[in-house]
Amino acid sequence: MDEQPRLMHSHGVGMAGHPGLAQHMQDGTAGTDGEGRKQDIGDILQQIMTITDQSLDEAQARKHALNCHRMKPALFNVLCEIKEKTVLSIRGAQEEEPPDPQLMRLDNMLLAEGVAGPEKGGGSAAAAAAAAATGGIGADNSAEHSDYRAKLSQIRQIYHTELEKYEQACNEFTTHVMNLLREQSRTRPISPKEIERMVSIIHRKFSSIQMQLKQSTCEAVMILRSRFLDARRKRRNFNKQATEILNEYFYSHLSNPYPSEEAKEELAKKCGITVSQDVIVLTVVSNWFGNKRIRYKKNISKFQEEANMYAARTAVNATSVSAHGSQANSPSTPNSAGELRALIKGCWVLLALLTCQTPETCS
DNA sequence: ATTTATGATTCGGA
DNA sequence: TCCGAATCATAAAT
Repeated sequence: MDEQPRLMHSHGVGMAGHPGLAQHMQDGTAGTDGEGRKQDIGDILQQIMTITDQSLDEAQARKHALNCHRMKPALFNVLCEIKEKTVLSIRGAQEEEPPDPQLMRLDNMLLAEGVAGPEKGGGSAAAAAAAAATGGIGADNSAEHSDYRAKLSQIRQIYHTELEKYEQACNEFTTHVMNLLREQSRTRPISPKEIERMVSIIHRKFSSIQMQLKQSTCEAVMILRSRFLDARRKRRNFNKQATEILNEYFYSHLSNPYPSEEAKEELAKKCGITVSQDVIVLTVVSNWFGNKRIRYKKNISKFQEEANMYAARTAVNATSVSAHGSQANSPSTPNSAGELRALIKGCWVLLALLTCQTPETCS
């Protein structure tokens, strides 16, 4: 390249002995018209150097002439190559960065919440799960549920609208820049590769804007969720029928009021606890029995009336079902390992005997 | 407004 | 992991 200053001052003559640029372009082919080509290049360079001295019209005409010159593509390629080697190699280092973990986290969350992805997906499931925590009895929470769903779908809609807008803006801008660069590539050494690189830079910028949208959408969902979930402490009493069923089980299993998993499920079904998540259903029943046991034990006399009532009812049911020994399933006579374990564990029978409050011992 | 009832949560222990 | 105990928070009763 150190040939260039001399070339520029050579006024297009006497290029012999200075192959330099010409050799680069011609792959060193030495032919009969080799001298002529060198002459050409000298001319071109001379024209470029003096273009600023000319009038505007003259310069335009000259520009056009140069653009159409047969040597132009070769010159363009060389300049692109040089540029590639210098500027772009530096910038190229910071390319191909791995996918942003934060962006992935946001994407996953949006997908999980049903904001992104298919139309009616995990969103309602998440709402159902949250609704289940509010008490989960029957249709009591349907109002809150639909409220949650409505708000979520609102967020969802905004998110998609904005995302589409961003996408469109990104495409428009990309097209614009590409056109601009293509246009400029007539006068500047801009290779297709460089255009491609520019496009990817634009996409990166826009995706960082998209991330902000995702971020704020996630925040909105979190706020909505927390507000909805905070309502879980809003106690919602079981309806009378459900309480009766639970009490019935409790007092008829007073010696061992620890329903198994299956029993819990059945009780939940009978009580009309209809929630998609079994775990929560079981928790609700377990909570009830936990509370009941401890509160019964704490103040047995207070529950005496209730106990008698349910016991009487159970007795009536039992006799109507089978006329003979309803004593068979009487909890006061533990005849299985499970009941004995329960006896040791909670001393329920002992307590009942001491206070003589359970119907089994009083009858 | 205060009290009671009750479903849920937390925490330590077996 | 389940239970008991204590506690929280709120619905329902007073």
